[in-house]
Amino acid sequence: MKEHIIIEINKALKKLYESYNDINKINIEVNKTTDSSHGDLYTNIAMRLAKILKKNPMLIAKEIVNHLENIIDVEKIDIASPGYINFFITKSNKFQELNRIIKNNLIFDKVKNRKNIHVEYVSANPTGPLHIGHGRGMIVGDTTARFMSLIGHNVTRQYYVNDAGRQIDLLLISTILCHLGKKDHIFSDERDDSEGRLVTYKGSYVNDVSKLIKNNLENIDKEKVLSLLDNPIDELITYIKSIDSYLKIRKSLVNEIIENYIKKDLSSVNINFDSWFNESDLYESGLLKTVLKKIDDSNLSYTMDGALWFRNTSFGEDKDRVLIKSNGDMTYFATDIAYHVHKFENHDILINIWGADHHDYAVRLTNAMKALEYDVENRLQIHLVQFANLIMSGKSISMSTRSGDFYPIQDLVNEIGPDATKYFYLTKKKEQHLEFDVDLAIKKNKNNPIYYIQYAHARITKIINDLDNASVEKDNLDNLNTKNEIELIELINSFQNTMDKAINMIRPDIITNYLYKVAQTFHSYYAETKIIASSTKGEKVTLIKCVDKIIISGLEVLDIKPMDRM
RNA sequence: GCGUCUGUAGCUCAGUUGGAUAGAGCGUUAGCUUCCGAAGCUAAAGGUCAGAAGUUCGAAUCUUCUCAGGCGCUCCA
Repeated sequence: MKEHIIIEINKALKKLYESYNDINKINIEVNKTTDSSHGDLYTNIAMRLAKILKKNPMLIAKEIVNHLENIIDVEKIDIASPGYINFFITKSNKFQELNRIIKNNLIFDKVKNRKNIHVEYVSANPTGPLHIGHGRGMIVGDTTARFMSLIGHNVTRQYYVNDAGRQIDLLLISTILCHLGKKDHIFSDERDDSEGRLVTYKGSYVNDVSKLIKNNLENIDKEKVLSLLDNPIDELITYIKSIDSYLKIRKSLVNEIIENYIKKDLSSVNINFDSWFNESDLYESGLLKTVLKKIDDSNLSYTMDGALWFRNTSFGEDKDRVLIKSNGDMTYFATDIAYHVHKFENHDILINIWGADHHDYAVRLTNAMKALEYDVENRLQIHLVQFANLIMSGKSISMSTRSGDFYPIQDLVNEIGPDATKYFYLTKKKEQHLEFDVDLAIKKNKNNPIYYIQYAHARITKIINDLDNASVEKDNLDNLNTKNEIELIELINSFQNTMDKAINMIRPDIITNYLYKVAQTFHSYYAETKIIASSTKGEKVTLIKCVDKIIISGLEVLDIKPMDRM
């Protein structure tokens, strides 16, 4: 409809102002009005032309309207100060959309070029259960992957498992402490840093994990470990790494964490990864070595103080970064570069969903991949998701897997259910810092907006079930005239555009807000109208069936199950 | 200090590539059940869109500066 009007305006402009050169450059905009008394669509073209033509915009608007030919499905055109041209669309045009939605399944604009898209999200260190600090990235990432899939791409969802870094050694040490009954032991250098942070893991789950890998831990020399407890922690780590079965023990540890905690946490909100990629594979496959050699060959790195450095400053960054530490260990930066080489070689487009604390790192990695001559502009997207600030008992709390002081995602899901959990995280833009009051979410679950939407569906379902189909006369949609009916029809008309926009922009919040609005209008309608008792129930039922279809489809896109009963 | 995200009602957040009178939920206040589910509906109160300047027919939206907050600036993970 918009396109149609734009074409007609263009024709009129050509007739009227052909002599002005700049006319062709002007982009004609036709948009939805915010107030239905202004019609359905409007254009600001007259105001934009005012400067070029040096004329009063009201006059220009009149000239344009006078030169417009009859446009199909436009029943009235108004001019409003200071120069708006407003179009009123016929009802029959709006009914077409209603009929289309009710007859067809939801169809998204499929992309022309189907791509292999790799989406990496969560990728939390496998050192314990997932907590609500991870929740937002989980849900946003999974939704992003689903959106890409809906518009026709071939999507791989991958969890990158950091199973080879220092944090795994620290977790291993922590399980050994449990195994030896020294759970609360703190190493002499543990609180030396300015933050006074813990380095070992103190959560209660660590004890359970130590039991799971008990057989492996028993191969470790207890006396040796005990003798090292009073030394700096690195001496113990060095010893552990020297044990023959070190890699085997480490692997079993990571495996138990993933199988017993992470996978269960993810499945509680119905998230299933297509693939799990281990950081350690980068070492084993030799890819890491190959990539480092390529970096060296391209003169992108240099050695200083016994460490290997990447030339980040060549790309406008403030300092160079270490790839290989002087003790021979790889930094995350090094393994991440290799991991991304692997992704670039196997996929067309890479999407990373990262926490906002990685924003600097995103620049660093993007520059590195660019230096390796990958087309980062077109093939790499890094989406930064802002942190959710969590409030419990009126106090802001920090999530720390290490201290064991965290609120597991499982607990939240058990309290409010997977759908409310998803809805909460999706209802705000990912760039927005958000406050999550845990007490409120649990206590007020009946006031949760998701139930409001679900309730609309439940009410419609009840009506449809109660309805004696034989009594429904053939409908005449022209009978839908009340304020709420008209508003519902407007919402129905904007459904397809809303979905397309939300999916293309990866903005699930647009869908949650839209569905809320639909539910709100329906509830208002429901309260004022007794549908089954109405003499025009045929058209009313058609209308609410369409509304129901929209709610079901919208929720489906967000992977939320509609509830027929509540 | 540098970088980055954010600042809209008491609280949590929307606000369409710059458009017409600033929008919801929660909370507060006042109402609504002989009738499809009250997990609902109706209404009221509540705003210096952080502040200032600029751009123009027109700014919550764009530019610059200032203020406030989150995050990042390890041979950390």
